[in-house]
Amino acid sequence: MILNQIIIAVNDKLYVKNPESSDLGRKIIQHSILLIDEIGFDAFTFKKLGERIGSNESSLYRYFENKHKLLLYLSSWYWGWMEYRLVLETNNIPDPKIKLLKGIEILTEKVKDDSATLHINEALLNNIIILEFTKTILTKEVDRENREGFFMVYKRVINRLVNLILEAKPDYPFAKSLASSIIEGSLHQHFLKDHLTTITDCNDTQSPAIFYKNLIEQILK
Amino acid sequence: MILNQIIIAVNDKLYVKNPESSDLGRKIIQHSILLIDEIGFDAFTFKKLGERIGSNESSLYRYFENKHKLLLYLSSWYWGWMEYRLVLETNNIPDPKIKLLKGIEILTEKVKDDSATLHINEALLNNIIILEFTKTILTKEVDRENREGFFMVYKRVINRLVNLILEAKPDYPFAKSLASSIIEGSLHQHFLKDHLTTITDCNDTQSPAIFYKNLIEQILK
DNA sequence: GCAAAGATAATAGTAATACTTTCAATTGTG
DNA sequence: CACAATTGAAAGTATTACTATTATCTTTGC
Repeated sequence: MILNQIIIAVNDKLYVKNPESSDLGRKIIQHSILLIDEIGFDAFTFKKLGERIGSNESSLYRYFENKHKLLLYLSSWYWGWMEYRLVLETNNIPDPKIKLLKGIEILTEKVKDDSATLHINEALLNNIIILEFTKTILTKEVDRENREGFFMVYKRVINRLVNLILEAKPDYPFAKSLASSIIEGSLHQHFLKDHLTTITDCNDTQSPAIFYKNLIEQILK
Repeated sequence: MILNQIIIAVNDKLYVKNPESSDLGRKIIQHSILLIDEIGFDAFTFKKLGERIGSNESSLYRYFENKHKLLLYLSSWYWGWMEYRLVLETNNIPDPKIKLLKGIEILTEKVKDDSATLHINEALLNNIIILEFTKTILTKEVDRENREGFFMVYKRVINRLVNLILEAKPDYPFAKSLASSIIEGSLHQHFLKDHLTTITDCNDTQSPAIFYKNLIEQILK
């Protein structure tokens, strides 16, 4: 066992009051994941979440300005957690090729719940990220929000993958595009395997991780 | 010159009344592209569009049930037009490798306005597709809408690319995932090069098409 | 040339959303 | 125990995404 309690730091501009600082805050995080996974982010409202946790709509606004910021918070937490796992599990691998393949596996494989975080169900959070994360970037406000640092953790994860690629193949000229393609693309392949099965080779036995590891092997040749 | 007027057929479940059948309908298409590009799809409403074209909100509802269906219509039109160009420009190439590279170029290169369609500005429509298309798929309604055939043209384009890949490399085991990755990924790279420049190698001189053509060359080896 | 049909416009109305505000009740802390 | 901070309840607002009704305008068929 590594740690029995993880704390992931999130950009403090994303919340009004830190949800990790109180019971109600942690309840908001825990049940927002359950509720968004259940009904989708579009149908999700603070009113419904309030009813679910026996709390008032106006109290939730004391933690998050709006539901968009809450989603950005959950996303930042998710990528922070992925970064933590990526660093931890690739740290002591000396061979750059094996290290890169391990990194790809962590970043593209289906996520399982992590018992070290009591109020966060990572498997459900992963479902939310697959369906909603790309939408948080594809907005007219992306430049302003990027300047405020809302996507910093995500970009840091991608740049860690860039470094793994360059360690394994220093002369590869498209490391950034490849890294961002793999990370965004794997979310997309996970979605396709559940909903648009005719345009993917991925399924229950053949995961996106296998496709991307094969792709990397071709490129390393 | 190939044709001086193109008509792209779109699934008739996407509209209440065919917008190609009247002046007002064509105006809706033309100005919805301009307005969505300008203010984004979220801020776009039928009321604003009505004001812009000097028409009443309620009249627009006679053509499209809601703005989501209008976006699906524009998307279907776009992919229909891409398919038309793909088929036309790869048709007479005998060498499968050159044919595949040409196909990739058409599907991933920046789009220019096509003078054969008077009321549709393809360059602006391409901007809308980059920002909004993935969101039309990433919904809780995707299975029902897929069953209704709303994504048929898109899936057909991907399967045409699958065939080009398999003609060039018949034993490649991930043709579908690669094709869907390239098409979705190139939209994503176009977005990154304009907004999150630190996680892409693409820019004004190095287009996504160059990255993807290089990737395919690696895979064909 | 006119009547009927069809298309479009004007106006009003509704339910839901995404908040904000105010004030009261409860809880925690020095 | 008092004071501050937190939470809850209720009401209010502007906007959105429509629907419904009725009026007007434009075709087209005869």
